[in-house]
Amino acid sequence: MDERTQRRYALKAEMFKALAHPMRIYLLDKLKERPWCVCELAAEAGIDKSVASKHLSQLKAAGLVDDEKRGTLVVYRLVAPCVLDMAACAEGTILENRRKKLDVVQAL
Amino acid sequence: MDERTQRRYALKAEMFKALAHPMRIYLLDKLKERPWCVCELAAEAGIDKSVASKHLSQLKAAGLVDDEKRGTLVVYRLVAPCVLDMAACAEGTILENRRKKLDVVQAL
DNA sequence: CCTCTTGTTTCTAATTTTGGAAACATTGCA
DNA sequence: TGCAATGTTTCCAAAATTAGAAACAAGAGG
Repeated sequence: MDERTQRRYALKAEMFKALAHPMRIYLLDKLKERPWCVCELAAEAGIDKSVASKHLSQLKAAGLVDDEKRGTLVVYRLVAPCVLDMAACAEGTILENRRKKLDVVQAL
Repeated sequence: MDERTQRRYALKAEMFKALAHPMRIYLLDKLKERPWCVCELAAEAGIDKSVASKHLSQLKAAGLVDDEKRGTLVVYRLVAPCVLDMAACAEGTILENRRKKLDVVQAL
């Protein structure tokens, strides 16, 4: 595998890594409703603002969200269009496969 | 957030975690072509068979691939329909956002 | 200027993930 | 039965991730 191809796989993995945490998916779900500032999200999620800030920073680095300063607030908003479909697909796939496995077990 | 909702987010995160590694995305890409046995994939990827086995095991646990024994071989095949679209979406989204950022930088 | 609010960064400890080697299990075949 | 090939599991050390506390930065308003 050449270096360029390797970078492409690393790039894709980076995006999935950004989604590989329950809290970050929760935050994306909230940002789907409307833009939120960090303090609001932290309170809503029941986590420390530094933790929320770091999660949001990861999502931003992956290009999934963007932020904008408004006075002392930093407002985050969703920018990636297909992310939520991906999350829905993820859940659907897992549940579907689990059901299939259960069917197999029951058929034995 | 109630416990059930929390489990749903954890479930989604589990799936993304399975995708959050360059090698595993590479393996999925190979399995998109056709079913492969572990030794073939390990040789193709240039990694130890135990490492390949463990990566494939993670993908199977996430319901993304399935395996079948054929003599001494274990053949893995792709089962999740939307995974590859997700990977393509991931790459597209990242590249698009990077381009946007570059445009912003150039516009300054 | 001082203080409060909001966010980010830094530091640390705990947890998780990873790769490689070795041991082990299973199957096919001479 | 003995042996080779294939996969999985186990063990270990290195690397990465995470949460929380504390320090730090930036702006708003008196």
